[in-house]
Amino acid sequence: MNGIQKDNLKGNLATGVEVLEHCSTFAGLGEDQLSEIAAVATPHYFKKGEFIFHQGDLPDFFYIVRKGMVKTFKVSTFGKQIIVKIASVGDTLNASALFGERYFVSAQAIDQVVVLSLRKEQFLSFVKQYPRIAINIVTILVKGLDNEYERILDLIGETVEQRLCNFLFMLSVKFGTTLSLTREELGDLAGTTTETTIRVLSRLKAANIISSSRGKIIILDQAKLQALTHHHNQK
Amino acid sequence: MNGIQKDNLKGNLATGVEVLEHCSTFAGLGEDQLSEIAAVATPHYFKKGEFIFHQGDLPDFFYIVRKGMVKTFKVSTFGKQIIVKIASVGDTLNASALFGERYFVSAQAIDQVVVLSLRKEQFLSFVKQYPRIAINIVTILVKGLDNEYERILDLIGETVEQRLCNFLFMLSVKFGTTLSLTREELGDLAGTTTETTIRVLSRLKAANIISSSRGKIIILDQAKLQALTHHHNQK
DNA sequence: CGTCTAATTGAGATGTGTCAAGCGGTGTGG
DNA sequence: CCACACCGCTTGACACATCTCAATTAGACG
Repeated sequence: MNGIQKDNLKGNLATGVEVLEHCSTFAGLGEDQLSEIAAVATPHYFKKGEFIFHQGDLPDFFYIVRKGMVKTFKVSTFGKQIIVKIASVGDTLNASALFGERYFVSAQAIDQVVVLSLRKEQFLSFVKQYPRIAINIVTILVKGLDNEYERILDLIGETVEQRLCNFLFMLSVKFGTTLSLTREELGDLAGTTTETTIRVLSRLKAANIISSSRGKIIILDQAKLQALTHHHNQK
Repeated sequence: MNGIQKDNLKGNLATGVEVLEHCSTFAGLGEDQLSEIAAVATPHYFKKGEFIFHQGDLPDFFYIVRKGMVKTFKVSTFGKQIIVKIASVGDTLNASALFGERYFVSAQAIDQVVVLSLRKEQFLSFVKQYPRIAINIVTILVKGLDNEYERILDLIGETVEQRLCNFLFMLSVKFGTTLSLTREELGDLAGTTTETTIRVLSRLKAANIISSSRGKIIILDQAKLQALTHHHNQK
């Protein structure tokens, strides 16, 4: 409790260099350059469920997650939605958006969240000053693109169960074996409905691979989960 | 006949400035900068079906389509494939790949194709020299990413018929009403099977919206096609 | 303690994929 | 120049994974 509150003090966040260090956007920059950036980064606080920005808004800020989890997602005109990314400490929410017209995703806090923000102009001036940042962003974008193609291939070639297992495993690698996600969110990641997600999770639970409670999924047997991952539908 | 052959002469291609002008990668560059680039761009010729590069290869060149159509596609480990893009004059095949480790798509000539190529190092030195190119690339990547998210939303939310109509309309806007595509290629674009594609096309043919022959689809009634496009499945 | 949201389970409908078979045009090699 | 082989196209029958709709239960939070 105490630790968390202390961690939230502005005094602590101002020295955000250690966050920026692990942020791929700023990879390759020196200590002094990072602290130059950290010096002008201001923290913003969000409660669970609050939006950091909305799809369609004009981009004003550049954001990095300082604490907590943020989901970025996109909704279609007829209600369906996909989660684009689950971001945690050091991830940027919208490096790319600053080069586009509008945000094409929304960002929402999954739990208590602190983000560091830079005004758009300020961020862009850093980019101009340190071209390395531009290169990093391109690299991130390229990886992201490839990622989405993989996702499309999964979407057309793998079963829902496969996809869910893939995402569960991937998430457990990134976030550990306790995942704070609702069934709906997991479904939105894998591109399926809440009901189908639940049915698959029930099967995994029956096989003692996971356990779960409200808003929480716990991976009990990561090895078995990995065995279910990827490419088992080749006949 | 004669015109085409004349067009293929090297003498003509060397002055590729008018191609580069319409290439978004080089948007905003001056006439002299373009001709500086054009001067070192060398043409390569490909017959229908030939590969320009393969998924997984190390990127050596930067390519721009000078003539003809090229499809870039990605195949999954279990045989499914998606067409990422149908590129035509002025489109780049792999601006992004030069910042990644490997090509993550393959590029194959759909008909007689001429591409302009720059050695990787040469292209990167231009990028360094003219940062505008880097910005253009980021912009292209961002649009591409957003595009893929839209595609995913379509994939999970729209019917195959919807998706095929969307793609047909989109293609007719870009390439005109005569499309040189096989059913298989169209299916790979929309993320469905050849058979299902054929069934949908048969329906469109019965409604006098399209006509078709081997390797060719002709849009007869673009207005009616547009009416079928997007968002008609809201109940 | 009541309300609201998440999770769960069931039953039913159906869009699409899969497999299989046949047709027709095109180009190539003898 | 003809014939054969190949490739793209087409159609049918069938299976089934997944979505949809609906009703119920359980947990959290004020």
